[in-house]
Amino acid sequence: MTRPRPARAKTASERVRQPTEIRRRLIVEAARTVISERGLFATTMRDIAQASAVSVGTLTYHFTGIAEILAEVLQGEMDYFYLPIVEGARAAPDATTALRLLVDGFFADDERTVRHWRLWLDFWSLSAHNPAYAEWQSKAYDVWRADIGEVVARGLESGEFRVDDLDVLMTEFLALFDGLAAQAYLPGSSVGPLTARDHLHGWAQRRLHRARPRTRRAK
Amino acid sequence: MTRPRPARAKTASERVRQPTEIRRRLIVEAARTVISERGLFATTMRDIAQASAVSVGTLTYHFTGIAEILAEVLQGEMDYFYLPIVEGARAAPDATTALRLLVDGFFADDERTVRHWRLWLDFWSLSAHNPAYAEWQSKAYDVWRADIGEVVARGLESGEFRVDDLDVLMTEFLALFDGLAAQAYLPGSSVGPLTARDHLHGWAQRRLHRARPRTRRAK
Amino acid sequence: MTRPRPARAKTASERVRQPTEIRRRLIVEAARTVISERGLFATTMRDIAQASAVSVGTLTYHFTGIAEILAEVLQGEMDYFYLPIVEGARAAPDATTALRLLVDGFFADDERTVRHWRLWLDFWSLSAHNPAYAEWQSKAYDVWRADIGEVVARGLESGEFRVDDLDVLMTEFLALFDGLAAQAYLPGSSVGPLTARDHLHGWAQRRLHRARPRTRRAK
Amino acid sequence: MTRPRPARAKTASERVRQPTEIRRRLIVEAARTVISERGLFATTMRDIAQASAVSVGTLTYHFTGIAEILAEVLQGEMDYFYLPIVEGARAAPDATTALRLLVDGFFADDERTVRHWRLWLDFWSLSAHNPAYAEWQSKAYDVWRADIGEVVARGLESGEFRVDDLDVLMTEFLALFDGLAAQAYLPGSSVGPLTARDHLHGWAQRRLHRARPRTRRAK
DNA sequence: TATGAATGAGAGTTCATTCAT
DNA sequence: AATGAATGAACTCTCATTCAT
Repeated sequence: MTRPRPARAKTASERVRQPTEIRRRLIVEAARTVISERGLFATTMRDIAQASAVSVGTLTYHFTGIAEILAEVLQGEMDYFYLPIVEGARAAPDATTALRLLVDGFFADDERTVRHWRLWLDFWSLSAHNPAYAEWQSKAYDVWRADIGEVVARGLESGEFRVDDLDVLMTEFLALFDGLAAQAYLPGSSVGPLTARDHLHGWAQRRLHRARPRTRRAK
Repeated sequence: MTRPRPARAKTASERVRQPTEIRRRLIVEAARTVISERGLFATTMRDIAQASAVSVGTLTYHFTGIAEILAEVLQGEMDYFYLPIVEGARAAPDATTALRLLVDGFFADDERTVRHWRLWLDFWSLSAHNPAYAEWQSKAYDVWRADIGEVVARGLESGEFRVDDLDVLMTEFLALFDGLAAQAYLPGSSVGPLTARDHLHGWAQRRLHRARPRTRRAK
Repeated sequence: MTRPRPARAKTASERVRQPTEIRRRLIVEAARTVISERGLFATTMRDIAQASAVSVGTLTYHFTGIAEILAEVLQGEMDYFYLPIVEGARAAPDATTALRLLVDGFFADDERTVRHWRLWLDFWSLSAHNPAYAEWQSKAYDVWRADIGEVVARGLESGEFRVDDLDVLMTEFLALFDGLAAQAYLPGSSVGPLTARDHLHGWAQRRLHRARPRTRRAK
Repeated sequence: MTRPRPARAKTASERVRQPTEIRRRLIVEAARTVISERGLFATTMRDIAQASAVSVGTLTYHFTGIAEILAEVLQGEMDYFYLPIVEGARAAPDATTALRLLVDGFFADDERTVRHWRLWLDFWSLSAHNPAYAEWQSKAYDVWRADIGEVVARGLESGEFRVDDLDVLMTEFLALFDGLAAQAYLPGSSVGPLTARDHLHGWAQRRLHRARPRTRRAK
């Protein structure tokens, strides 16, 4: 009764023929939105087709199947969400700023960031039971660890940071990051993105920065 | 009323009859196993039936539907996995031991614990898009936070622990906990349960215990 | 969610063991009620069991299957609804009264009569596609025709009635009877049982009674 | 999104592709046939699929569900069976002919008419327990009553008919109509369509036509 | 006599995918 | 490039029936 009938009306602007690359990107974009809303496991081809304003057949014309769309969504998440933040950090004048940009970028409280984390949470669930995705995610984490490592190394070099045990610190940071994200972006949580951000800044202050405010004052 | 139904083909002589309560528990147990393996969203009634060694009809005889089985699995996770650990901690002679038991309990590297975390990860994904489960999970987190709080309070009272900002510390601990779990129990991870455990113990040493590491004091 | 769980509470009075005949009658009675409410094709064994306050197993202990329950319900309709009315008519002092009793009996506006006709309507539907029930119903109609015929014959003998073509009259009466019942007992109808009754009385006046009011007055 | 779906096994080269409107009509047509044979309550999606020579998936592709198919069957009964007869009557030169066409149309003894009445009988049963269908049927009866009324009015105007009490007459005619249909189209009946037709013509002669039977006047 | 655990076929419905147009 | 008709396997859930107790 609620399902739209096959022969649905479509505006002229929607009916435009697009080069494959454009159409693919439009579909992936729509898929990301609908997935983050409905959930990865509740999203169907029909949903994506409707959100993309194309037919289901068009989906399977441009993609080999639903798996490929998902892969593109994930890759797009790296290209259009993750990378810009990391590159912003890389362009920062110093490691302190770089780290701040990283934290603030991933813990923004706009819709795009909420979508990112919801998708990422679903992706954890997928990886937990699907080796192919687990491997992909493993690689993504290696990149993430390397990118963070780069910032820390820069801070050590410049003397902004000091670290006892780099490995311990990295693991702790990554864990804190994910754990806070889970708390901040799951619905009904008591901890919001801004609080999470503050926590991470506080943590960095205590664990990374050379001049530790408290110890100084204590002197 | 009128549609004829086929007669039973197979005699159920070798099939053991169980009282509802027993059968329900057996089914839930089997469901937990199959869910943790295949994933919550990929698990079907047929899967659960097969794992329980009963027919699909038996499933819907004892449960109102797949949703109730899932609910029981979740509740069972609280009753049979979560609670024993927390109660073990409660029975500990001191807060230091209690905290250690908590960490070691949740970061064991046996099959049961792996299952617990895989299920929990799926549950995050479910909650992210389903308000009813989000609320359930929210309550579970309140309980968890209260139980942790109890241990910390005990340590403060006994003088074992000292804390600057309790709220900050709690959020940090919870985040670290979840984040490490995600890292430790997702397949293909570089961080294992034992490493995660060490991290948490180290964290507690630095952030909770009165006697700060010697190296620092020595400065 | 709404379906009652197997282990439902039951009052002590309900748990009484009954001789087969008593139990069968109780079940058939309950079945008739639930069928007339829910409809023959929507009524399940569970429904009947619940209405009878016994288990489903008890149903199949006392009856060979759902078909037998239905057969008993139909037979019961003849024995406890149809027959009393017809016998009441037979005991009437004259044919005019007998006919009136027949009409008033079948077109009462109490709950029992509504149930009778709803059941009968379902039964038509069943007969239309099921030869076994068609035959049963065919026999029931023969009885009905004979019983009506008896009343008419009595009126002819006593001089109360006069008839041109008995066969035509009988068919017309039976058709009118069923057609009015369909109109009167189907929900949302404009014609109620009392109106139907009046129609039949009026029809009898015109078509059966010797002394026709109009013609007389016209004289 | 993640559950893999099997690939199509059979190439559909020999299967004719039809526009939705055509396919819908074909399915509804097939559904009507199978329903009238098997009965409304015994007809399944698989039955309809087989009768339509399409897959079950095709059914739910073109319709929202079995309820919509049923609704279309009913509507089609109005459009393709009821309306042509009524419009034929409307086009008749006089009311006498119009009435005759109505009676002969609804009491034909071809397969199509048998189907119509079997369906209608099932529909009574459905309406008796389902408010939505009861309302639909109620409206259908209003239309039917109005259409009959039109013919009678025409006869009164032209002087072909004369009527004492129009309301009584209408109810009687409708009841006779339905009652005779039940008798004529239920299997194993002693009254066939042709006899039913004669009855109605006789009834009209007695109750409607100006010129009353000679025999009576002769008295 | 009565129960209720267990069954399995079949119900309506969903869905990723195929393919002729 | 894009469509949408068509598929069939698999989904959850229903149900009359069997049978050990």
